Amino acid sequence: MTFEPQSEFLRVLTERGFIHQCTDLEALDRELLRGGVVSYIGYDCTAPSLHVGSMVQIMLQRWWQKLGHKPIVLLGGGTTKVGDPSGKDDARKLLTEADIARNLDGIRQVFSKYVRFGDDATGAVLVNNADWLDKLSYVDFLRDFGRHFSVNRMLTFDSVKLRLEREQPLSFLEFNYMVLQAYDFVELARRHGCVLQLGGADQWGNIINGIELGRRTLDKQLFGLTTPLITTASGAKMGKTAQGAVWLNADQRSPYDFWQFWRNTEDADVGRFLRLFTELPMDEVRRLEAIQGRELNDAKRVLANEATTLCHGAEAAKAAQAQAEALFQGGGAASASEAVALPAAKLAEGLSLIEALRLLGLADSNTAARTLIKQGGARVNDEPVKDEKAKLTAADVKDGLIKVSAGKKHHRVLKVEGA
RNA sequence: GGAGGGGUAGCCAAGCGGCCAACGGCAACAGACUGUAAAUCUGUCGGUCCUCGACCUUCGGUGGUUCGAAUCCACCCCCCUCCA
Repeated sequence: MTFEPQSEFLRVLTERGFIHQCTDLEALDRELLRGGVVSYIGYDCTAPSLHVGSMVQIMLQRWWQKLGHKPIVLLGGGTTKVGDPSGKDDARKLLTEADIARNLDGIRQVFSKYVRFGDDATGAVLVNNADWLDKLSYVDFLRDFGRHFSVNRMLTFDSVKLRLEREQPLSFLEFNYMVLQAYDFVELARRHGCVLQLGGADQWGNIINGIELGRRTLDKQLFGLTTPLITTASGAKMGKTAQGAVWLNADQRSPYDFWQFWRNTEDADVGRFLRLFTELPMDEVRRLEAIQGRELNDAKRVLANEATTLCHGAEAAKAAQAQAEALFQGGGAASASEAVALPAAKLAEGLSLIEALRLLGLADSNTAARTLIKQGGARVNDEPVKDEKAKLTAADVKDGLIKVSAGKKHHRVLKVEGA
């Protein structure tokens, strides 16, 4: 790519590593120089929240708004009823209207932390494609739009091709997903003057379809721009952990856990993640990513603070850091927040370590708790306990709290009450 | 509707009358090394009691054959492929 973009959006976003592929970079650049351009990104509403896997898209829209343009957040209330074939072998299970409505609401809340909604020139707009897809008349739609789609060509798209090659079923319903998605773009172009669709690299095919349809039916030039798919340096999908997806809402993933997720970023990812998931000036990013070895933990702390501040606010970020520091640096008074209450009476009659581990969610079964103890992973107040029959007593209480750890990363606190 | 293939632990995937709580791989968890990273090595990885070990519940569902079944038989449910 030798092209030097003039628009601030493309310059900033290219530098930060958001850009994977564009249908016409130069023309888009000229368009952007005029300002106030409208773009959209479509999101599934299969879940009541969004997770870290969508963060690149969310940040992209945030930048888009910040740099003087208008973002549309398209929620696929209609397309969710269909399901993207997306190369997966299993068809998606269909959601009920009520599920979808609930999910839409949750996602709206997540988004409001990242973009400013409003009717003005750069105010974000949230739309639901069910608004137009639900009303489509089948025959009219086929006649007006269906004729612009070549099945021959659709069969060559990866999402479809993979399924066919693997002889996995692909229902007609799913096959129509891309048609509907293309139609979304045209509809948004008509309703909101939207000229650009952003999305992950896996959406390229769908985006192209929309552009094509826009050219044929509106005689208008539309643009597509994709972001790279983000995986961790060791190849794992971004945003999945043992505990499942890293959700962006506090009730599904506490700010503390969210902070921890970023704090545990692999070394090789720190720079890339700082660019993508924080808004730190590039000079600062370059300084931080240049750090080597143990000191790199400082950069990870910055990453965690920045990302958590965006998602949960500065205070939550600060609290999360304080909590983490207290737990990991041992010794220090473990934070009482998130502590599990333990009646003093219960402690008096003797609470086995095994029970405590289960109570705190550090072990799923007695066997698991035993294994943990046997392997030397269990600690009480930072002291390893290898006796399976160990009991917690009043002697273990420090300032009303007992800190119990499973391994080096999982720390919980029991708060003795009613003493 | 017809013909064939298949449903095994979180996932993939062996096993096809006893030695099977079930090979192997992935994921996960713990330990060692470190830096709350990665990689590597070691251990654990259905449950209960635990010292070896013992017992309980598992191989789509329900019945049956057998001293004994994930493995054989019958019926049923679900999935896939091809044909109508």
